Amino acid sequence: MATYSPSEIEARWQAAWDEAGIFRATRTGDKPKYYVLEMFPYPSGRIHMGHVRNYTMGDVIARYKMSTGHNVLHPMGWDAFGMPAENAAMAIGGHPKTWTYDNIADMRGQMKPLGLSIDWSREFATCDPEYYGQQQALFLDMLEAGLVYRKNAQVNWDPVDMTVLANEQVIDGKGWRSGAEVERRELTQWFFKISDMAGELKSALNGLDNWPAKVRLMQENWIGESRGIDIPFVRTDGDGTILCYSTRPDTMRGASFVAVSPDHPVAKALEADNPALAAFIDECRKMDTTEAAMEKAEKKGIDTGIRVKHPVYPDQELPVWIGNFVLMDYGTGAVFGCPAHDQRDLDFARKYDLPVRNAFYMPGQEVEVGDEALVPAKTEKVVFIDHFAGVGEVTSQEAIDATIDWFEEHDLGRGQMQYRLRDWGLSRQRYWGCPIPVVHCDSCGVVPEKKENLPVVLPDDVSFDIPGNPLDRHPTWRDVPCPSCGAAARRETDTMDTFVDSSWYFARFTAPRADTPTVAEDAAYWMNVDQYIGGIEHAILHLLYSRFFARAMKITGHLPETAIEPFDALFTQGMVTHEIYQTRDAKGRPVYHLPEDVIDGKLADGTEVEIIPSAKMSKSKKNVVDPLGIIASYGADTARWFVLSDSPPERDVEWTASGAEAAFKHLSRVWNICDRIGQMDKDAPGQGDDELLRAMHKTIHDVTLGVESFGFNAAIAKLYGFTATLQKSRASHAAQREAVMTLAQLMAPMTPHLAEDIWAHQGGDGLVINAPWPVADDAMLVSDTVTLPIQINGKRRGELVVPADLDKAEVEKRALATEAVQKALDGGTPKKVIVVPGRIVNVVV
RNA sequence: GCGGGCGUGAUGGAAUGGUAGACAUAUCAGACUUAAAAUCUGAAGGGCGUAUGCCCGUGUGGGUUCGAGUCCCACCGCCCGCACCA
Repeated sequence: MATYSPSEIEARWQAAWDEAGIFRATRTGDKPKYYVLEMFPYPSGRIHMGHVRNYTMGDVIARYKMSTGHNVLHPMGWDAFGMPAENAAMAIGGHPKTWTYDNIADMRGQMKPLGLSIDWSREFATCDPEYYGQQQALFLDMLEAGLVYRKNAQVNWDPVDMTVLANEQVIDGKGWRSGAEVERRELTQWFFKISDMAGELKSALNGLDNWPAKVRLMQENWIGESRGIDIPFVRTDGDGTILCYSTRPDTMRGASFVAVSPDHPVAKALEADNPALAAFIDECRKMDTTEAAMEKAEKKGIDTGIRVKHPVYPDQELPVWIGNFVLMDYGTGAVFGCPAHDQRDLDFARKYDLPVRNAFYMPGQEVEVGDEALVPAKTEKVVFIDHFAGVGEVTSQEAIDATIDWFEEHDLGRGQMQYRLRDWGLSRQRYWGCPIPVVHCDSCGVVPEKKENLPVVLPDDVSFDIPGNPLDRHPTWRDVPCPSCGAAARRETDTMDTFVDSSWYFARFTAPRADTPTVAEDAAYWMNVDQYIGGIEHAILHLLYSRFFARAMKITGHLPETAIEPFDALFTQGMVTHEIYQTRDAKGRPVYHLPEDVIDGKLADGTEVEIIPSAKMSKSKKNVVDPLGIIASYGADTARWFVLSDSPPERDVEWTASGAEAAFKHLSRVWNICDRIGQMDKDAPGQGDDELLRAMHKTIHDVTLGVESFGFNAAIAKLYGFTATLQKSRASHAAQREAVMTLAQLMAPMTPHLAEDIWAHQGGDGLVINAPWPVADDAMLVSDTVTLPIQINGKRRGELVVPADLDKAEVEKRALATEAVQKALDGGTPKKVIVVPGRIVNVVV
């Protein structure tokens, strides 16, 4: 008897699909289009199980949609710019370009055996000049439309390596290579005006019904809308005002100090002739710039000596401090502190001996604040002392509105809608990225490159043996004539954040070879992405930036109005995890071992390993399983089947050797069933045809529902069940053949090669991927009788078999007549009887 | 610190507010075999019991409901994100 041989089957069917060219997408009018996209990979050089899971999910959707009569676009590309290529160049030599393109070739070669339904003719990498040149054109259009501007911003500066560091390159406040204390330094950088669209980006989230609620919530919180007020505080030295932003003007009475950011103009003005203050500001500049670090850091400050008047009680003077906790980027970079109603302000006030005054009390408890700030929920009613915040018991929410109105009436401040969302800084002081296409000219200033000169191509002759950006020290590339006046000028040597590359690639896939960023007809036809699939780690930045770009591309005429929300449906999948195997070396340090080196909890030399619970697969912990190895021993279908089978797709899935083997055994079983049916006498009569076909239609129904709702694991469980039914079936050849061919169709999105083989083996017409998806016959789904569980007081006490269409009253009558209910009633009458037709009967006694 | 998520047998997990533990792994038993592997059949949340059955059970404590793994509140634990990683 022949056996299941995936390597032979898979190569054969991949060749057949290639030859038929069925994955090549072209615009047609006779079918509805469907665009399915998985987040494109960074070409690290090796595919991992996370990729397999991500692309398999997309492939299931793509193949299912093909079978249900859609014109499917399913492209693939490479997010190819970024630091790892430069790091590799520095660590092992070589050129980022060579490294990247070699990796792409390797990964493409590793991906193809998976049998994905990808239109490879549309493939591109973001580091192709054809791609980033169009990105430069987009940038120039956005510049013209006022969507890009320059301003000063902070960066992490490594004083030894003389280079800008990414947050991830800063470890405990030190540069990862040099170990030097990292400083903050100010550079003039390019920004996208995403904050202008904050309100719109937030309100449009409501329309994204097919996005996970948690992603919408995360974006909403990230954008962070709050209504507050800008209040000018008049300086007693006659030197103008300091504008403070507050979301809690109702606590105005308790204001006891003003704090400005170390980067605030007031702080900067004092720095020159106040050494103590300069030292403090210097210390602040050494702080980690991440939000998490800022929040955790101890709150410190220094008195500037400047005094301002309280805007409502001008006879009160408030000191102006510089606080390390005040962010220059949020609001006005200056706040007033109200220690009584903010724990952080209270800690600060106690530390520096500043006054604490209540703005309100809890009703009936007129006590001044001690060590704990009085911070009731904004919806709780309190008693305000100030007249402008409200009289009697009001909530803080009401008081805030009343206060803003009062301040506006008396011309003391202006209400402001403030967003947490900051503008998107896109400048990177690195080589391996898309060059920003502008030229700096001494007489003309910042001059956009002419479009006919695009792409501004990265020079190849660079080296990474000297710290810093190679573009900065590349005179023949850097020094160019001004596009405007022709005088000697310099190119911008900063490149773009790689998030820019990934913010519009989905649109480029609709016309990947065009000599404009997009083509109107193609974009109109293929956009939007009907189903986008990727990791939850991109829930905020990548998706928000893409939403911004889609709007910017609409404004600049590169996308239609209908595409400003580019992803109709989003699915965020979980990670692939694995146990970690650890031993200790002589010094007690952990040593990790690859799964293939561990057999029955032991190494080859017999050493027991400690098993640490599953975690995300990572090279450093060595808990990785190489997809290529799995494909070599079990085939791609097994790998695909397993990553879909065990866990719901949005959650993590644990890779286990036994699970992978079980998947392989199951596919072998299906193949053997097909083989057995193929050898049956074609006219063989049998018994149980009806049961088998009913089970088949139930399975069609359940699997279809599962695939459509991303319930792949549940769909697979149903397929296991149906396979067992088929295996035991004694039905006629005709019924069994129909059953196994339907099984093949239902499995085709997940295990496409095996499905094609079964289909062909049973003499199916053409390719299974071109066969229409089976439809469940409703008549075969309903049975004549149903078994209803009977509950007494919510606990299951028996069951009742009744005709499916029996009316409620009769069901109730029969339920009450059952032995279990009679026993429970003990001659009495039930308090209440609930009959849920087709589901349950509950008797309350 | 802020924001988000998760918590169910030995394990991964299933369950439109309606029979908790589908399906799979590991385990045990049986069939086949000289034997093993492979394959097939079956058992199985915990406790008591010969059994019909009864009690307990979805992180902890409350609440809503005829009925809660599911909804609400509080707590505990774990995981993820925090703007220059992709």
